[in-house]
Amino acid sequence: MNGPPDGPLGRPAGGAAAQPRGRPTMEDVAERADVSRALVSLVINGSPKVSEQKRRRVLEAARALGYRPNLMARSLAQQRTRIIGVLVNDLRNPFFAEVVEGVETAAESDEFGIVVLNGRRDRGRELAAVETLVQLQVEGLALVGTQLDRDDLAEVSDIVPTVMVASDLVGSLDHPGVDAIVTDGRRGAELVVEHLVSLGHDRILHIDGADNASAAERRQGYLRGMEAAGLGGLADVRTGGDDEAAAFAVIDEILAEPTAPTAIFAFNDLLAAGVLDRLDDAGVSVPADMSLVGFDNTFIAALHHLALTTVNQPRLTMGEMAVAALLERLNHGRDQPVRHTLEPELVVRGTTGPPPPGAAGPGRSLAGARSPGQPRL
Amino acid sequence: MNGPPDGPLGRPAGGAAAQPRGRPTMEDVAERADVSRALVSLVINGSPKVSEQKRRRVLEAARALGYRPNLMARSLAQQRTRIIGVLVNDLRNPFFAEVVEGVETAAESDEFGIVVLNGRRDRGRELAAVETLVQLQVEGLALVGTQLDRDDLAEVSDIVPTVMVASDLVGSLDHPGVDAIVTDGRRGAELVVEHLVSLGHDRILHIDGADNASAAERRQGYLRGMEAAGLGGLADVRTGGDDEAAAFAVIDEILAEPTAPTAIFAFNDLLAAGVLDRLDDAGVSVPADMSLVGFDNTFIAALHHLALTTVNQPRLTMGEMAVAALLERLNHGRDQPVRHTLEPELVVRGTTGPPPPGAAGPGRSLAGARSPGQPRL
DNA sequence: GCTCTTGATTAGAGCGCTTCAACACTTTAT
DNA sequence: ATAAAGTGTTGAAGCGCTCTAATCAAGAGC
Repeated sequence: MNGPPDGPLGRPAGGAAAQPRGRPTMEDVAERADVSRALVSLVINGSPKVSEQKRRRVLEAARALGYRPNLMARSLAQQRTRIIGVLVNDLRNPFFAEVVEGVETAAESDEFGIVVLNGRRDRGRELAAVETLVQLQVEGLALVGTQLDRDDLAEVSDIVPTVMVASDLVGSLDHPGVDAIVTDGRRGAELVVEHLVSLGHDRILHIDGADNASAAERRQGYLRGMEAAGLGGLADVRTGGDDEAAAFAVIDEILAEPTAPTAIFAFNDLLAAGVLDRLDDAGVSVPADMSLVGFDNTFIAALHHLALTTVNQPRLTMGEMAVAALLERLNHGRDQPVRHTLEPELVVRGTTGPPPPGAAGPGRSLAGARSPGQPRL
Repeated sequence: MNGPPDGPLGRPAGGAAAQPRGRPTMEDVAERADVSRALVSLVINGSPKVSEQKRRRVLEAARALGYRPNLMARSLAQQRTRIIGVLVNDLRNPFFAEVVEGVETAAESDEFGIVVLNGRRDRGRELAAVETLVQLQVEGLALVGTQLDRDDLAEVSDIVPTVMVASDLVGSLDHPGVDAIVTDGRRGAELVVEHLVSLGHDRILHIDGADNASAAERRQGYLRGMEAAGLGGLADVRTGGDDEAAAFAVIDEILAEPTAPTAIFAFNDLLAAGVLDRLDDAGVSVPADMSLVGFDNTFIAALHHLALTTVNQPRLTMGEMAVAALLERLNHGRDQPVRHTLEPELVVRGTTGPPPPGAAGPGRSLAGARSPGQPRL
């Protein structure tokens, strides 16, 4: 049999036995091809200054041994990793998953790899993950929807170019190492309010994203929108969250109150889906009795059976822009922070309509209004 | 203003002044604490055989310099990475995202990190990703729903312990390096058929997952289930895919045919959601005119407005078991392949019901049956 | 003949870390 | 006293790779 020449530890080839611990190294390839280690390196990296003959010999040897370069060693020697670290707030949220795809696409075309870590909505985990990525020597850091604040990032961002995507740092402008790619959440929220107002709603309630990174902005936009419509007095914000479950308690609470809103603006699509479920349980029909709007325009919103009116964010583009921002720093040495704010877009579907007749004025209650299960449309 | 990592204190004398790229190394810490590099290493790794005094000195120096260990260098020296590589078929599918969470949870509690790569349904990308992970020197490889076949993995699996999750290798038994954690797709499909039959359906159609890794198994289960119910002659499989879009053409096709089924079993929830949408467009009401079943029990299925009858797979458990399998090989040197088959569970929701009256026998057509938009329930 | 080029190959010095053997120093047993 | 057995610390040899500068082999030029 052929096989790798035994190293110091002896690594018989082909046989079933053997320590699988010793993978073939460049040294092994060099020996087998009877050339120097340096030459092997040149061949592996596709250098043009290698004779065709040796190149063939080396490649042949590498193939025969099943040689695979050790990325750790390579990065160490090269002093660069060509890896972009991506930290995601929550991979289960399809919105973030798609932003990540954008990042990945762009990174790929620039010959960068990405490493994805999942924060799972836990700020402590996020912090730990950033640390891991930095230690991994990533060349850029993309934080997708994370809840980290300025202090968390102060140190990190002067070590490695950092970009926040889909969520922003309060006052990040002071921090020269942090870029931001966001959709204008304030504007998005305003669009929602404007839409609802134009349909005739006035008691519009907002269930916010609690401590989620984008929550404050959307809340602000909501409030501003209400003011602008002369409805400042009717503004009502409840604490929600960023998934379906968070909606339940709030909806129960709202429905138990004497004066119910005629429209609900939920922090995001996931939350809106939960709201929809709960309203359904309670027999409140959407949009006949209650209009509902989400945010993000995930594929869930597009499902005909939800047909959720929502606000679109260009996720893929955001991911791609994030990489572009990092590369500008990496390749062109930009050291001024940059912030790109993309325009949100209202997507009107089936969960919004005019308020129910007779809903004008105070005193309307929905408690126990109807039997459950009435669908919309 | 900002400047290179000049820190609270300048870098110790010796090197060139303030190289922007130079993060502090162990050497720097050693120098500042006036000890050897080896001692610093011991401190960083929490060795008990270091005097309290020096330990403090070292930690202080490390903090002052903002020292962070270089994982690449460490892994290289240590000859291990403590990283598990995870390759996912498609991160956008919430089912896979949750399996990954399971993997992550388990890995975390065993002090392993994970690196997630996204195959994005592209077999070529999957292949490349595996290669990357191997080169990254991951100590274990978890393939979640990938489409890779035995040949693709033959080489890799004797380099690094490999486990397939939620999809299986045809004949993986021959390959001693590959474990498998799967839900019995055949059984799951049978459950679906049994359920539909018990409701009175006979013309049950299956829209499969095309070349998706789990498609064959579920198809088989469907066929077997139909046979078992004495409906072998009515079995009808159409080529679908694994997302909403794949459903459209098939549904149009089916509805145009003279004999429509009374129930559809879709490859997974995403596909089922697409089917539901299209049926809706066509004015076919579910489950009144047509019953529908998905697979995976993703959160989408649970949304009340879909209320999709589906088959549950214990995703988190699957992820955790995958890590367990890898660790058995890693820590206890198991070298026999293992395959765990979990039991699927039928989750009955609102998309299945008895077939419409008068649907028995051939010749029924749904083409242009009704006006669109009729909701279920 | 000799030097100059040019091109292909290699020796060897790191990259930042771990780890093992060796080394001072105690402290304890004899 | 001396040997034996700890403690805490360090020097130095790698881990697998890259990359610069040096070496070597052939022509080309005169």
